[in-house]
Amino acid sequence: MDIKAQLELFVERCKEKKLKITPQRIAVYEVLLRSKEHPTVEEIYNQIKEKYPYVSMATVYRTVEILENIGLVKRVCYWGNSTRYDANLEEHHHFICIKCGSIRDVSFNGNINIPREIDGYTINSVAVNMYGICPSCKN
Amino acid sequence: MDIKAQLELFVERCKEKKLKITPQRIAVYEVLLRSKEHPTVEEIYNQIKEKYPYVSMATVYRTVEILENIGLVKRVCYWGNSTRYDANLEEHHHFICIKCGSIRDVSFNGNINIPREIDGYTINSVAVNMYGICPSCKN
DNA sequence: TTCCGTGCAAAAATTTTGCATCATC
DNA sequence: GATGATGCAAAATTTTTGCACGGAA
Repeated sequence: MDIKAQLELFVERCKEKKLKITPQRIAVYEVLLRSKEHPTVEEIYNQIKEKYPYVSMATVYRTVEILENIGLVKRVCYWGNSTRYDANLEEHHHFICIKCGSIRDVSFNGNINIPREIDGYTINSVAVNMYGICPSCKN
Repeated sequence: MDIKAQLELFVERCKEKKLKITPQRIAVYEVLLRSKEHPTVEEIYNQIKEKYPYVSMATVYRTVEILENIGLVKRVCYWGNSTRYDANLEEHHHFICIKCGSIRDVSFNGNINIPREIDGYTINSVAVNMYGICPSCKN
C-alpha cells in the first residue's frame, strides 16, 4: 500500500471513530509512514518540528496513542528504554543490532510455525525479534 | 538449574569481573530468579523492601544493569512502557495479554524455523512475543 | 587499608494532564 | 455553533547521577 492510500485509510478511520483530521495528526502519521527506523516520540517530534514548528510534544504523544488505538501503528519494543512506533502493518519481524541499536525489517519466506492457541490463550499477533550484529558493526 | 546453582554462578561471574558480592545484589538477583512475572524495577524494589527496607531504588537500577551486562538477566519489552527483567536464560518465549498485560512463558515443542543469518546479519538470539487474550480476560 | 558499592537527595529525562484557546466538522 | 484537538505549562513518573559514607575484599 502506498502512502497516499494509507493516508486515505487514516481519514476513513478517523471519520468512523468521529476523530477530527488535523494537520498535526496527518504530520505524525506521515512521519511514521515514511520512516523505516521505527522512531521514538521524540524523533517524530523532531522531524515534524522542521516543517511545523508550532507542533507540541504533547500532541505527538496524544497522536501516537490514537493511531495505536485505531490500529494504524504498532507500538514496538526492542532495545533500551524507548518506546517506538511502526506504521508498517504487513506481517513482518525485526532484526535489532545489539551493538548500535539499529533496526531492520525482516520478512520470512517460510512461515513461522506458531499455533493460534496455547493453553486457552488466543494469539492475535506474533512479533519475532532477532538480536545480533549488523554488517556494519562486524568490523 | 536451581536457584542455589544460579546464585553460585552469580558469585563466580562477579569474581571474574571483580564485582563485589553484596547483600543488595544477591537480593535483586534472587527476586528475579524466584519470579516468573518478569518484574519491573519498581516491582523488584517493592519485593526487596519487605525483607531489606534500607535498599534504595537507585541500587536496584544499578544492579539490574550489572546483571544484564554480565549476562545473567535479560531485559525484555512487551507492552506498555515498562522495562522488565527476566532471569530465565533458557530458550523460551512469551505470551502477553493485551488486555491485562500479564506475561506467561511459552516453550515450543516444535522449533521455530528461523535462520541464523540474514543478509549479513548474524543472529544471536530470537525472542518471540505472542500477543493476545489470556483465559481470565476472555470472560 | 583500599576501593567499590550504597543510600540519599537532587537532577535529568520521559510522559501525562488541566485548561483556555483554536480549528474542524 | 458545537465539539473535540491543540499548545502551553505544570505535574507526575521514571531513570540517572554526584557525593560522602560504609562495607567487602
